[in-house]
Amino acid sequence: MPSTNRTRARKAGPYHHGDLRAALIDTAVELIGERGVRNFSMAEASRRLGVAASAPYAHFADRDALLAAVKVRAYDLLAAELPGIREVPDPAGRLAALTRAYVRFAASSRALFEVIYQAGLDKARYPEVEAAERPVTDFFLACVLALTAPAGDAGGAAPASVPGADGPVPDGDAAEYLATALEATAHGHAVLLLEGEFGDGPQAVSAAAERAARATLALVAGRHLLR
Amino acid sequence: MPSTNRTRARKAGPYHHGDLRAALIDTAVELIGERGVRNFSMAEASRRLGVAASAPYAHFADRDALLAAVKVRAYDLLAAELPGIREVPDPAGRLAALTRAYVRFAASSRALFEVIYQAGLDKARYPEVEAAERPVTDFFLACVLALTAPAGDAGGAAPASVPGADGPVPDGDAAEYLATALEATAHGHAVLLLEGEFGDGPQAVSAAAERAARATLALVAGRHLLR
DNA sequence: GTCTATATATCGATAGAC
DNA sequence: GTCTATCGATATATAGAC
Repeated sequence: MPSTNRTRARKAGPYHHGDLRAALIDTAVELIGERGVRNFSMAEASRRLGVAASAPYAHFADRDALLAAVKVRAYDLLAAELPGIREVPDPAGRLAALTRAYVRFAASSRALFEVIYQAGLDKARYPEVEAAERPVTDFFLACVLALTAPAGDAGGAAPASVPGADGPVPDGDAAEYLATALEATAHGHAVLLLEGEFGDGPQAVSAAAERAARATLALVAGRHLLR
Repeated sequence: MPSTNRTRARKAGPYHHGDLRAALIDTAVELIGERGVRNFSMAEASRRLGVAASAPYAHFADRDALLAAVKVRAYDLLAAELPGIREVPDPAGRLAALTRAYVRFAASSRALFEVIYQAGLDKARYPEVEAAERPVTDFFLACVLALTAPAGDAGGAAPASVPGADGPVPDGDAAEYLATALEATAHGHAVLLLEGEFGDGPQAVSAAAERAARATLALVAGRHLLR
């Protein structure tokens, strides 16, 4: 049974892992999935990997630094869904697909989702996290803008509004209102799903994702009511 | 070295608080507001109240029991908003008002909001929490039902007529779809507000509450798109 | 890069005195 | 109802050996 003994059977010396840094991230995801971010500890991760409690500190300055690395992985995984979504022809459909992917991501990678929203990391301290987040938010905002400024002046600098209109820059505000509502709705569905309000199992995930997508379309359709 | 005698100068006996149980709940809310549920500890609450670390255990079996009491207070406070909302004439307006109140509650009682969603209490162990939650959910569901089944029995009080509601009744499904979308949207806006995505200060709270209310109306208007 | 050993904390919870 | 005293567990993080 060499499987229990990871890679050492020959030397009796100190244990050398191939890539402790990567292994720590994996194990962190595991542990967070089992007991939540709040109960995640460096000590337990070390135990599970069979290394000394001090070993992680050779790779991560502290607990938060490890969590930041996990968070980067989370955004990378979510961003991997974008290419497929990009191929949906209309902007509203892309937003619905993005919402669907977001809800499914929350379910399939619960630990990563939890790290994104509950790790409580200091933003200023981990710029790499923000960089990893950017592709997702950029894509999202592009979809919303494509909806709220659909005609020829998509790239237009100054949307010189008609004096009779109700606001100085109606398109920009409209985009922001819609974006906020969509973000809140997608996130809300994901949270409700994780709390079990849709039941359990893959069919609950599908139901939540589908309903979130529908709600997205409903908000897009009624976006004139937002402000 | 008994030099640090706190507030007792008259009696040399053991310190008696007027109502330690209530004081513990207050202090828990305070501490959670400052450092989050996850960092709340019985020990620190005792310290802040100037009582022995063991004193709380005369009133609460353990840490979770205290958190459960806090959670009950949270629902009670939220439920205190209901009478005012009840006076809004139309169901959609009531739902918008409820959403507004929910978002404002999250901001004004951040600690209580956090306990509701992040305490991780065992539901079966604290039935009093579920009892405290009921008035709010009942009112919410009644509003939704008044919308989706507006014909005959709109005026009648519909408290817990069909708690399960997963039956084959078509209107019941429509109500459930709408209820889920509304809940997700309200909660999503509250979370985004607490994360600072609306900025800071009372004007950020108002903006978030107003947008959430608008999104509610948009979803109500487009509820035929849900499923 | 990992180990051993350790300093330092903080916590939950209990027993028994008053 | 509160106190003193205490046990046992667990955590973060550092220093120095190999």
